[in-house]
Amino acid sequence: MLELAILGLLKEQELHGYELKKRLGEALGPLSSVSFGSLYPALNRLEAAGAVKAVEANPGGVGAPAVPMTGSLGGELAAYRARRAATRGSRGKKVYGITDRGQALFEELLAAESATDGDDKSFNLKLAFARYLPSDARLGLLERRRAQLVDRLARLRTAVRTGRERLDDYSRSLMEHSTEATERDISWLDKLIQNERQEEGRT
Amino acid sequence: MLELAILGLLKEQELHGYELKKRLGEALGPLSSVSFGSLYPALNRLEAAGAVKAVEANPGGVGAPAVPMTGSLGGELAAYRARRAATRGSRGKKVYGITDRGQALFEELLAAESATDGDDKSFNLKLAFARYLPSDARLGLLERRRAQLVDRLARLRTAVRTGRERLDDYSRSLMEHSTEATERDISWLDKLIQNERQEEGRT
DNA sequence: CGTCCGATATATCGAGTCGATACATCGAAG
DNA sequence: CTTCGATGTATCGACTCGATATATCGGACG
Repeated sequence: MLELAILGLLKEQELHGYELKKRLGEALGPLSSVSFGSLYPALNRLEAAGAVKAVEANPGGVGAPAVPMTGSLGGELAAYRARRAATRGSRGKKVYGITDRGQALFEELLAAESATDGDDKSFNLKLAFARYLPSDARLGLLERRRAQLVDRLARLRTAVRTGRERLDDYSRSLMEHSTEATERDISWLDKLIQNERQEEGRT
Repeated sequence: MLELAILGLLKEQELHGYELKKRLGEALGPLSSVSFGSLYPALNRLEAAGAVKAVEANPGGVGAPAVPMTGSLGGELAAYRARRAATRGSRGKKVYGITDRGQALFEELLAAESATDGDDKSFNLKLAFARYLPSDARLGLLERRRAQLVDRLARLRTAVRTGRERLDDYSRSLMEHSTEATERDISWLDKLIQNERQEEGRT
């Protein structure tokens, strides 16, 4: 679902890889950081699919600056530099923008009930872009999440009850803490769902 | 760190893959479930490293039962069945036990400060086996975790403060909820650390 | 002035995990 | 007797991760 995150950020602003990584760590919460080993391949996939494309970097001023370096470089290297210069700013930046296909893909990914839902990260990510969803789809997202947490809670309680003797103190404490955390998650979701219904009713 | 989980469970009881997966979902909390696509390769790695080995399945009674199926099968297939039968019970189960090398590997993995710490799953897993750690190592584990959460909390607060206007309602609510959850995690850890120090002082 | 260092920036690699899928056997329900 | 769901082992391709390589930029420091 990294594609969804990238497209969501590029919807708001053109960015290059490095900056994209920083935003992913901030805007989407420090929980979901991404490595370059995922990010760059993902950008290439999206570019190959025509969902994003490299835009002119370093657009204003400075025009065609500073190729000198050390006067002469080998022909090979110079040609390589020239090729890079076409879509890159002075610093070697590759700035990406979202295309119409990318917009469509974003909608699709956001609305889809992927197999990787149920994953905490996935839900948090989708919630961060929930403003792009129609109200009913948003409610569906919240309620699917709630159902997952209720299920998790049931399994946690079962595990605590079943293993009340076999579990050591550390595991038991962890389970109890997880149970409370899950209960709070559900309460929080209930609040969101309630808000959502009120908004809906008001329309 | 799946290896650690497997070895930890096999320490207590000999198990086969399918059962192992179920235990991982129960004993270690429903948060950390594992797929077969990870489990079986991991078992093969451990077996290749001599950390676990397949033990005699279906040990008592029934001796050499029920090969018939449908009277005759092709020589190829029969030979395959015979090979399997050596380390497998009637149902094709492959039961694994931990070796001395496995015990050593377990200690090593549990004590190591892996790069994949900081990951929530990793900590939960190690905590589940914390009873095998000496008291000081246990304290170190808890305090490293606490430091990570404090750091996460700081970044969460920064993100909320920085993006107070740019963040939409859903993201903001998620951040605030995450902040509270992290605060509770830290309080919980403080309780564990306090208990740990009391135990230590009592010895 | 140079030169060294840390932040910026892109990229690839191997290892590990995942969900999907295939295949086979067993027990029970119909 | 047959079908069906649970048990059970296994592999595949896609994806992510941490580590690492490479290069440029801006500023600190002598």
